[in-house]
Amino acid sequence: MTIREVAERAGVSVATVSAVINENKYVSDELRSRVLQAIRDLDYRPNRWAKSLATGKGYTIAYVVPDITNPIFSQITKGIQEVANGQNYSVILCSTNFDSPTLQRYVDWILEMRVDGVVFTGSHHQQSLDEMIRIVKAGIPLAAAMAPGSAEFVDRILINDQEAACQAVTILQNQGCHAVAFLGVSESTTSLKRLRGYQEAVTVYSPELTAFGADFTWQDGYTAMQAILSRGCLFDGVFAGSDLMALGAAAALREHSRRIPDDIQLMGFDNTYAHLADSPFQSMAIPAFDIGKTAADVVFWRMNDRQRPPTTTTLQARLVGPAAASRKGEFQQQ
Amino acid sequence: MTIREVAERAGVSVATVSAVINENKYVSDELRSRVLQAIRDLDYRPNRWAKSLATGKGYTIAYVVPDITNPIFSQITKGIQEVANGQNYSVILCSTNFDSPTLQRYVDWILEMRVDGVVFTGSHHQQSLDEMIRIVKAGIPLAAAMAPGSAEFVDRILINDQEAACQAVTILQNQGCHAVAFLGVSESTTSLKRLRGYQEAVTVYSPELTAFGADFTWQDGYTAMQAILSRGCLFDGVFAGSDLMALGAAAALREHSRRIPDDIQLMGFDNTYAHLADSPFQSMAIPAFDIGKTAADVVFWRMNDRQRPPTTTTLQARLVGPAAASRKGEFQQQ
DNA sequence: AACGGTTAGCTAACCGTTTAGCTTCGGAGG
DNA sequence: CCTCCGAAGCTAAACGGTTAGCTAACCGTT
Repeated sequence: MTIREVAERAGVSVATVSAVINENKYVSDELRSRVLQAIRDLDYRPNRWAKSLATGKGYTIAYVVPDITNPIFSQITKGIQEVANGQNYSVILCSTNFDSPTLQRYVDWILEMRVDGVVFTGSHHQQSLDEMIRIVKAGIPLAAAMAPGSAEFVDRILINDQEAACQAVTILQNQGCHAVAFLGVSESTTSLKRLRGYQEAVTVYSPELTAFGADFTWQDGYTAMQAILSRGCLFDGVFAGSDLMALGAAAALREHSRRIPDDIQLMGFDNTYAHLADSPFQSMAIPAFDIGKTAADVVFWRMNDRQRPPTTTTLQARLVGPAAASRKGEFQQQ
Repeated sequence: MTIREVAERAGVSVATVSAVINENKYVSDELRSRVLQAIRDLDYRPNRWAKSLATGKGYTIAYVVPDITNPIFSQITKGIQEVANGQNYSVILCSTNFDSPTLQRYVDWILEMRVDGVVFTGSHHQQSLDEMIRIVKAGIPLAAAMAPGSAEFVDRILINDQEAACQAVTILQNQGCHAVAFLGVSESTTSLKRLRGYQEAVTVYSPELTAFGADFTWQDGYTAMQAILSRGCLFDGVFAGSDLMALGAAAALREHSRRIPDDIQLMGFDNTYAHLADSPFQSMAIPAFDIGKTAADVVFWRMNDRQRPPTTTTLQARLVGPAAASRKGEFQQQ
């Protein structure tokens, strides 16, 4: 069970056993094999807590996420896991459910548990930023993925929201759209960037073709679309802030007997649901898995070099069309 | 930083500080407040590793899951987190991506990390069972949620698949359906149970109204539905193995100009996507969050009583109709 | 033969808690 | 006044690793 028993059985000292396990010092082949044999005989596994206590490393990184149920975030999780596991680290999950006290409790934990690093995906609230600062101040490497952190003091992983939005609208225009509507979310910096991209793409910007909800939900998309429809202005394309909003918008359009894609071209964002709609629409896919991988990479970099100035990595969203979209649902059950 | 510094500053012994922190022994109000003040002054946080080493408890449970991306599983995760956090435990995530070597590596870890408990949601492969056995044999409390573990040696949390399927079909019949088709998955014990429930509900069982895919995906639903349609038999209701399959089926039906719900009543399972469809359909909702909560509860029970015979808890799936289904998408982004 | 350098391996201190068991003190009962 | 008891607090030994620093053996020089 303990390293001492292994040492005894192999007839060596604990230091030698430790050296064999960690492969860091010269041990003669003779002793090494005796030690390995003893380890096998006893089915010995080093005690992680003792090791952590002695070395000061916990081999653990935390992932702070508003809602693990969101497909984007759960894909990010996978990316983080992939690189963390590759380094023999485990990932502990902190899903805050957009709840401030919960977030605060998690950060307390993170500080107490002496986690080695943190990947942080936050909402656009101020509090997220404050909590990130607490973590950084405690000297724990942190990567902010798709998080507000406009700051220069944390490593960030972003996507090219503005550019991607511009591309999306341009694509719609190339497909023949003359007037593209924009469905966004007020108070979201992400949505704001996309609005800028939209404005960049349209030659004249008419505010009555834009509407904003409180969040990226079906309901918000539905309501925003209704709002634009009720204004009676003409449009033949819609760029929605998320696929869920696009689905909501589609429902509103259907109620007004506008057909997709015949009457209206629809473009979503994040490519989570686009291919599941009755009339599949286009969507800008967020490289969520890569975001997770990159964020974890960044955390490990910083673990090895705490001095390096903060970096910002920007990943590209890319178009997924109804044709390109795989119809093989990715979800399995049982 | 350490308990000794706190003790020194408060002018007491380390044992007293420990007693104050853990509230387990009598300490006079006088000393208690001095200690608490010192803790606040120094922003002291006990070292988890040292604590774990001394107590033999890690305050950690692991969640083994085939695919965190699956909405059902990510909701289970939330349930686990809720109760684990309530007990001051953290959850470490092990998403295996249906990959055997990955699963094996995770189990090795779990054994090495001396996790206090495990919630296991597995696929229907034999290997899942083997790995569960390894964990149980190591004496680690384990709850199998929606996992095959037909065994009597692990605590299980299941849903009433057969009964729920029977109910679902009966509901369709009560809504006027005379012939209900069944879309299942071959080699899935879950699907098999539902088939039994289906057979229980229909008075005469005609195999040509059933079709099976390889998994619970959109594509499988689509293909299975096509198969039944191509047989030319009459039906006015469809019971699908998952909401994704139902969406696939809906697409197939649409291609054959069958309208939902006018011509065909559609019933899904798991209630993950039902409310997002163009023609929302009914679905049997799996109480995923409660499954997670219950599984975690069971793990904690067993941590406190290793002798108790294994239990099986069965939770009920319940109908969610298009009317009842909330149109407020639950997913948010950024 | 004496010496220094190198190397394999060992001893023991340390990481920061918990906790059994001991001391001290004050008050109640005889 | 003495005894006994319980409460409050302390001391020191674990828990199971890592690792600095020491020892002993071996080998090539001079």
